[in-house]
Amino acid sequence: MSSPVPLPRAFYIRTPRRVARDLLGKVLVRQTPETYLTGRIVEVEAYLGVKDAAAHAAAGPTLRNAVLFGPPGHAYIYFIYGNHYCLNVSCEPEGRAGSVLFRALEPLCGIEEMAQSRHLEIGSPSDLPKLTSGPGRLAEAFGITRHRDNACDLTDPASSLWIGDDGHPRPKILVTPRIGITKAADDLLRYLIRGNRFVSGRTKV
DNA sequence: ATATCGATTATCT
DNA sequence: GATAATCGATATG
Repeated sequence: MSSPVPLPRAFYIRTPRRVARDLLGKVLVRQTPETYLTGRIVEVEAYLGVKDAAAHAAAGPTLRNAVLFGPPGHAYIYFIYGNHYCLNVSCEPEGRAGSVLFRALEPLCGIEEMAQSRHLEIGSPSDLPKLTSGPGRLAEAFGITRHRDNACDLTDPASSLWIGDDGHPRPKILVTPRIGITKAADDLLRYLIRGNRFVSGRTKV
């Protein structure tokens, strides 16, 4: 396993479906002078922009969702249910609002610090998924907030949050309906690594 | 094992 | 004033 290399802007100038599929197996990095956290991306969802009833962009641009309409490769972070932050990356050329939601990571570096951020004690390996399995959980584990990280450039390793490729082999992928939405709930837009134990939600199929 | 429910607030109608 | 791309706790089989 080598150290991650940032994914270029061009990676994100594609449809959310393609970006979502290709993000599986890549690495999310939180890097500051004090901190180095990494996690493998094991579950994501594609949101298709204004034509997607389930997307935050569906009603057109607002102050909240402005990043979705901006240049690709940037972090769109929203606050939900009075409790949780969730991370997206903007896709497609500027002006189109497609994005990919990060739903689960496999913790790699900085597990102890993630546990602190999550206010959890890790007693056994079976506790690890509680760190980063779920969009709100992974955001908390990585200290992601709207105030701190919204509109951050995820292609720039000088950002404290970025996405890289560490040469991990291309995973086997499973596609299912998205989770937690009421509109357009049947579309197959959730992508996950088959058999990965850090994937969120139920393990049906 | 699955089901239901309360928490808590930014954002939009 | 209603809603929400969630989580964790509680209840029940």
